[in-house]
Amino acid sequence: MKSPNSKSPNFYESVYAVVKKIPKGKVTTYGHIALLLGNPRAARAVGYALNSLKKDRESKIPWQRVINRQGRISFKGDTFRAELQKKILHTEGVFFDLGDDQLDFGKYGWFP
DNA sequence: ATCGTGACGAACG
DNA sequence: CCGTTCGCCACGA
Repeated sequence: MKSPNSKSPNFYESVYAVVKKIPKGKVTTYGHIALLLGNPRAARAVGYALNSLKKDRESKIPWQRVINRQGRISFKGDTFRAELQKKILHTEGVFFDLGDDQLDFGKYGWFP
């Protein structure tokens, strides 16, 4: 066994696992992922985990399906990344057509 | 081990 | 309504 006594799996892996479960055409929020992990307050940590994704990993994990509670992309300064995310979601059939770059959670939201 | 940081969220004025 | 502040959690140096 590699790690017989690893009591808690890396938070990152848990986040990735949940993100992978998000069906195409749907999106969820950082806070909800944290909630699924059992830490509704760990939204920041979730964002931190996705930020730690490497390029190689990005192609395996649908990070673009995770947005903030406001129904929009929340990047701080990486506008380039934000535009990319928006573009990918557009390809998957998700549109920010509520105005002001907001999307309708009632239509695209995935909150199991 | 302590400090600072960050793709958040909710509350406050 | 808007902008701002505080709290939350995990990770790296």
